Amino acid sequence: MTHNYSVAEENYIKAIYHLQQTDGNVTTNEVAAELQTKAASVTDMLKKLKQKKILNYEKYQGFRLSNEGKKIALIIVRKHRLWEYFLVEKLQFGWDEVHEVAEELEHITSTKLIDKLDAFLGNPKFDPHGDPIPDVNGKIPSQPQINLIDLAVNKLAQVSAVGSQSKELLELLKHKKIGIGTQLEVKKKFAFDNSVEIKIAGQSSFNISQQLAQTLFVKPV
Amino acid sequence: MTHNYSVAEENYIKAIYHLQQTDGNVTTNEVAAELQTKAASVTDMLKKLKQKKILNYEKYQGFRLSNEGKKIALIIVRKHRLWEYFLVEKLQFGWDEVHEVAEELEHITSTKLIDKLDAFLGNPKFDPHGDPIPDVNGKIPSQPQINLIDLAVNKLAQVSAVGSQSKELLELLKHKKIGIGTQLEVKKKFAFDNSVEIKIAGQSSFNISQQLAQTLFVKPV
DNA sequence: AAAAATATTTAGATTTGTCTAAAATTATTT
DNA sequence: AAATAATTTTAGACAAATCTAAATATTTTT
Repeated sequence: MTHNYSVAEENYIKAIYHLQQTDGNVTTNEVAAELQTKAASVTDMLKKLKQKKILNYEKYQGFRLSNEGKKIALIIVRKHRLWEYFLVEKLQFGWDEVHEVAEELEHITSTKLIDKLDAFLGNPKFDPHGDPIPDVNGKIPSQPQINLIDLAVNKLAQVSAVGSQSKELLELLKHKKIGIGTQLEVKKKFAFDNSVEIKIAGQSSFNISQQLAQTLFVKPV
Repeated sequence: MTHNYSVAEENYIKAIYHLQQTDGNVTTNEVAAELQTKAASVTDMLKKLKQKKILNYEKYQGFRLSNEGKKIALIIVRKHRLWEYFLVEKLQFGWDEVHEVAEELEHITSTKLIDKLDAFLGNPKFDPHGDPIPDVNGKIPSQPQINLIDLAVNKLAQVSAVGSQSKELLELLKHKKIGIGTQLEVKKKFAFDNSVEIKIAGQSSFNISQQLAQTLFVKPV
């Protein structure tokens, strides 16, 4: 057995991992918001994780995962994304409905299971949302992708990742018929509200908001 | 969501289901032994399950599952056996190493997941141990199998199920090269100790104990 | 640099599932 | 049918994970 943490602990580790990817230092309130719990509960768990050497944490100071913590986080992320891949590619789930199920499956402990699943799936490098899948050693394949808002005008590119898995975002993308792999180009950028006009082959151009453009990642093709 | 019971509750429901298959009424001590816990803990849980109308239970009297309880048990058994089938047929696990993993997977809640998994696997009727897999409605396919100890002499038959999944049994079966699907016939029965001599094609005959013969189920071929 | 606002931690409770030790009930012997 | 043994339940405690309300720190505003 690689490690032995409770589901609650694993959820905290994963949440902190994701938050520190963008933020640098993570705060109690951020974690509380992410896990839909109260700040007091977070403090309790932080103490426990600190004691287990998962965290570098000083009262009131903010915190980050230790190297050990990062290792554990990567194992959980690996499981989550492999299960998402399985659900979409083998069980025909829609890519926008796999997140909750994978949240449960990622806590199954067997290492043998996840490595055999990886092999069965053909060692995929990216999950259905375009996010990279860490390998057995926790190494993350690099992804030469840029933010849609930074894509040059008239350069054809392919959607490779989405910045969030919120219901709201996935609903919007479904409506606009944008998914991982969708090819598009930026036709115009509007300085007023930073919205961009995009064109998908076979459809007429339409505008998307700055918020949406910043949540989409693309790879030039 | 079909139901909403904790992992602990589900484990009790499943244990009671299996015990009442043979026993009729189930006792506190039996459940404690099955779940490797203490009788006092069982009593506590029985009260809770009674209150939730999962059990017909009167103090000191023994108990059985209500119809509702049986329904839930069948859902859990269905999940367990479908996952075992998946692990063996798709992920190439040995049939003697899937039990523990399936014990975890059976508690994943999504109904959609299990139904899609069922379809992906081709709606199998029996798991790798030869046990029947309940369908979506909880119906169990019937299995015209008999105990090896009751098999007539010189009748060719095929091993279709094992009566337990204990490590000890599986180790013995591996050593004797007996598995689900193995074809064999009984050559002689010894009244002294009720042992039986069996013959597997391509091997010389050997003796197996009454205990073992009673744990193996076969189908005439 | 105080005051006000915000963030974090502590203190004390609650729920779930477990335990030990003692009491109550049922079953088995003599 | 008493006495003894075994089983089951109760009573009280504990650990994990959460919560509310109050106290303490930090940050921001004036």
